[in-house]
Amino acid sequence: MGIQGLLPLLKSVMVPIHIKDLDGCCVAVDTYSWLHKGALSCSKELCKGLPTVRHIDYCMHRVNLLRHYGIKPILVFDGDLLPMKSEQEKKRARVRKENLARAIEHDSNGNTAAAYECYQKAVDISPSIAHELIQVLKQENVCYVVAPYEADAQMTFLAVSQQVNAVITEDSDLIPFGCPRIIFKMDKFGQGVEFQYSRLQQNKELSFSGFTKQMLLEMCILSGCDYLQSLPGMGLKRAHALIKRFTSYDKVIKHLRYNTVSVPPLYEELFKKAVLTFQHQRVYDTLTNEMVHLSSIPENIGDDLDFLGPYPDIAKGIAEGELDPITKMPLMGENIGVNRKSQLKNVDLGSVKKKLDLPVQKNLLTQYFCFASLEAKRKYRAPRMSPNHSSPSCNTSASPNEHISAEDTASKINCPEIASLLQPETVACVPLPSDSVDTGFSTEVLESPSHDVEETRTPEHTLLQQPKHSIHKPCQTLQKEQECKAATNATEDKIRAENRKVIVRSSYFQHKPRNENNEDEKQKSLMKDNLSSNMCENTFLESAPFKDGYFNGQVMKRKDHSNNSLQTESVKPKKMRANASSLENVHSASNLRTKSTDEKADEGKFGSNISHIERYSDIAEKSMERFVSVISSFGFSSSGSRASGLRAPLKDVGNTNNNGSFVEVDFSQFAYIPKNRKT
DNA sequence: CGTAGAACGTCGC
DNA sequence: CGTTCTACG
Repeated sequence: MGIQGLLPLLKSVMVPIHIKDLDGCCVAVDTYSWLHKGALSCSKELCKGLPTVRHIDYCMHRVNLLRHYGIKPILVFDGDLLPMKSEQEKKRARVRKENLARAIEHDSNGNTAAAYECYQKAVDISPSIAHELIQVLKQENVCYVVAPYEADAQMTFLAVSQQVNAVITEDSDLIPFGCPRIIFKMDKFGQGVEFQYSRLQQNKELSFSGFTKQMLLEMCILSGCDYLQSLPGMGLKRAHALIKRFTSYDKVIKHLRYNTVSVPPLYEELFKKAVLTFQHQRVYDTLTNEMVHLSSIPENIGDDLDFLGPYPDIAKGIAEGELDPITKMPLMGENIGVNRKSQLKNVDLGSVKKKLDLPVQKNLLTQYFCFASLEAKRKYRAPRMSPNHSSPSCNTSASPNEHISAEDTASKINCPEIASLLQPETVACVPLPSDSVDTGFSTEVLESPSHDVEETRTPEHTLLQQPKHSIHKPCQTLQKEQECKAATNATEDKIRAENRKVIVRSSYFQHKPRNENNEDEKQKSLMKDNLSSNMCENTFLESAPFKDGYFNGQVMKRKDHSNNSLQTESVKPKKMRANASSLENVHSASNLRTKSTDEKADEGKFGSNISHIERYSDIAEKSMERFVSVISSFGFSSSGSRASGLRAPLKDVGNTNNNGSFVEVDFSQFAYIPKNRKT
């Protein structure tokens, strides 16, 4: 559930970002959301225990997308359920069960469409599914870690302890957790919106001036979170107002009681537990192979801390995916007879033999792997073929083709090169993970209301900005160092272009024969050009104006011409009026009003009004033809790119800009009525 | 105006 | 999980 309605209220500090801006960085990935999305396309198979690898493929595609852009991903998996959340989880399980029953009923009635919908609602990302992915990740030398409890806390730990520069997730919970840098809504092109904790005080919808992290956290809990239902009638706005006025939850509750608002007697106690759960949840420290608290426990806290997650002495086994995080039973190898994984593997084995006539494999995993790549190669076209590229992004010590033992896995999780990246000078001002996972839940003020974000930063925020110095890959060029920090800095994009790195291609898809045909090659080079050059550097004319818009962060607006007919050909802006631009306006992204290709598909993602205009896919719209071929050459579905164009928002299109400086564009010719919208 | 709840989409064929 | 729409106070 996350924090309901939090993200929409923070949209003014959400900045569009393409992951290429994270070149050389290390990111933690909320694997659940990827697995879940990937599972939608094969939910029936998963529910029925039939063999499928589409969800795995989906995740691997995204892993490869990250690696393609020189980003090192650490995939984080959910672990055991927290006691506080078990109630909610039971509910969800029940809903899933109901949907499964409904699906089977629809299926027997021949109503496959309805059945599929129900199957989708019934999919559960079980540990065994996660384990399937982990097997592939091992094979691919992709870093991963299974959180002892919530992936959110684990990812926050990784971010706060500077092991990653950013977190990719869909879950707004990362914000109350205090994660310094989050990328939401990353799509299959690598485009998403970035949240940085340090920008929070610039938010427009709600003013967070004078807010501490503690206050923000309490506000979130007060408005209702996974650990504590909100009081009736309490939402984000009221919680914000109350916290702003009283600065702490106990005073808020006193005030509420004084004003004859009925507050359950246990509420205060539960609230305290919720706060502590956010602050001190148990996570796995990959550097010491120990379970630690997200931030260290103050001494004056009670002794019964089991709600933070009981302490299992098998943390390592769980983190490495060898043990089921819930049942704590081994998940290893081929001798699992109970879950569908073994069925899957057996079936796959058959398929592989049939399709490939492969020699006898050493283990089932290898065969699974071949099967997967067979599947994948039909869909996936790597940007550029490099015959023999082992990924530089992760383990440099182990050969990709070697079977990875448990011991290797440990080092893989630890990602030793990261530790070595903590340069002495940084360490001096950046606390080490083990003792200093200070998520800053102190009374420190978030930031002064003034706008000079870069200069007047509290030490903590400086800390959060440090990765630019502390984390980079040794094997990569110097400029990359700057790139991390420059994620929001437009001017540095130029540097990046000269800096295109070798495309990392996972061996997951490398079984595909090279250069299947000329067309492929053409498309690939086209794609390379477009993606690497055109789309970034805007070498083609149509998008040139948009480049400025994008990189200067100007707000573009388009008039409402929803009655205009669909026109995806010859897309060129009729009129453009540019105003004075400044980087400040990056934060005015709240009034973005353009929908783009695929944005229709992504529409559910993020309100109707953020960031669409600045997306690369918008640029693509200006040269739809090329983009479509680009995308298809990437192996991503291009369906919809053409069919769905821009859609004029039906409402909320007025001149609602907060400041006058924006680029106004008449996009009337892009007007598009989405195909699947009924009247 | 803000909250609560229902409906619907997520992917990809 | 999110967003969007709607009803209700």
